[in-house]
Amino acid sequence: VTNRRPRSRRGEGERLREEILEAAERLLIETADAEAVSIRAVADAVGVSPPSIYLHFADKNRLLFEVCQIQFDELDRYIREAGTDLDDPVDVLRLQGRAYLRFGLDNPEHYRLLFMGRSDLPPPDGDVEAFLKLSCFGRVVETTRACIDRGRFEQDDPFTVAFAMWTMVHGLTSLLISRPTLPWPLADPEDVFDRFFELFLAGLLTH
Amino acid sequence: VTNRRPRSRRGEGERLREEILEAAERLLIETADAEAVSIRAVADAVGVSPPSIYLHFADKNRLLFEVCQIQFDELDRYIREAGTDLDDPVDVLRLQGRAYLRFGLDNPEHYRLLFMGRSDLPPPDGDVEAFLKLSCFGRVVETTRACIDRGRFEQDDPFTVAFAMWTMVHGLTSLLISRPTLPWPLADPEDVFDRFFELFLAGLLTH
DNA sequence: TGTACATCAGTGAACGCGCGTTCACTGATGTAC
DNA sequence: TGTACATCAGTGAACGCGCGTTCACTGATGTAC
Repeated sequence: VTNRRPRSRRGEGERLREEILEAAERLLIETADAEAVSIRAVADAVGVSPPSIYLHFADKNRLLFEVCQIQFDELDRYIREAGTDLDDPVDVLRLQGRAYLRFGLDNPEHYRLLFMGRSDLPPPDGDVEAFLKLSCFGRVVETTRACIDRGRFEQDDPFTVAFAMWTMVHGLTSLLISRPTLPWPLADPEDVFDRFFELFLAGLLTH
Repeated sequence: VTNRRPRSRRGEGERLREEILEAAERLLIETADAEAVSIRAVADAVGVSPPSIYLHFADKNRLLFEVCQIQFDELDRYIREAGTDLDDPVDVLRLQGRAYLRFGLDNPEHYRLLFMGRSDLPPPDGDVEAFLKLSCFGRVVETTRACIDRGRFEQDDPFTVAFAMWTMVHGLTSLLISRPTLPWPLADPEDVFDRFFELFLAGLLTH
């Protein structure tokens, strides 16, 4: 039991809710271990008793779910701000991919929670879909569509191409998180991404 | 406590070791949950008391590590048997990729343990590297080298190309395991792989 | 202005659970003499 | 052939731990009269 948190004033009970969410995120970052984010650990980090959590969240899953929502927003921010000043949509796509990778490496445990955990834990499948369709993944699809519309890509289905891109970047990100010491062909993860992205763009076959 | 296992005859103490490993693998498959593989659950599945595990394994990590070794062998078998009857190394590469994906979907929790878990749990990083270099990944590198040698690929570094391939297939496999209900562009995972593989071969840019 | 009271923002103690691991032991079985 | 004994293949009970969750409660604070 660390520092005791002073009780909120009347009418400000919702402040604890925010503090709980912040503490849960902080714990994920500091401990780098999703297992360490327990009701009791969060309560302790906030300076409050475990039952207090239940004043604001129905159960542990619900708490983790809301942490996920915040992290999806954060991921979206990374991608939204990538390549806004560039003209060529192919360059934008590259920077969006890099931004995705950077988000994962900056927040490995959050990334685990969002995309590598068991599907019966948060986030529920439906929400991953919704988030992907409506925000960050939607942006990648739009960038891909721009690549096609401007005649830079020889394909006709932006959704499938964007999905393939995502699969590749997710593979890279998740492997770097799970097995950081693999003998990667280049030392800097972003350089590895660039190299793979070039391969993906140019293809392998002789022309 | 389920069925009591009869005590081994003298000199046959090593049989329990095998039964423990088999039970641990079976538990991973049946429960589809690596968390469910506890010393006590394994002991119960074998029909033996928990301390008996320690007659054959130093601790829980050591047990899981040996399960990993067996699974790496199994993965290698999937890949070794893929495309042995085909001439074109590009086709072999495709079948090796499919085999990798099939292994993951056939054994999702084993796959999690091998490639998606925390790196301070088994398998230790060094072992993933060793296994990848010496067995299954080595085969993919060799196939890629054959593609280059026969003039099918325009690249010159089989290691990097194989790594990129692996990254893509791992991305697909791990996403299918973690988020099976995503709106994949095709219903059959192997069809998705084929589609992405074609994209990867042909590239995206206009020529 | 004073006071009874409802409400708000929590708390303390306990529930039952499963976990990894340790320790002293037991009882059957093969072997040496 | 008989028997003492070492060894083998385990067992039973317990350790301390952290977990999610529930329940009855408390004490400060604002408000109605």
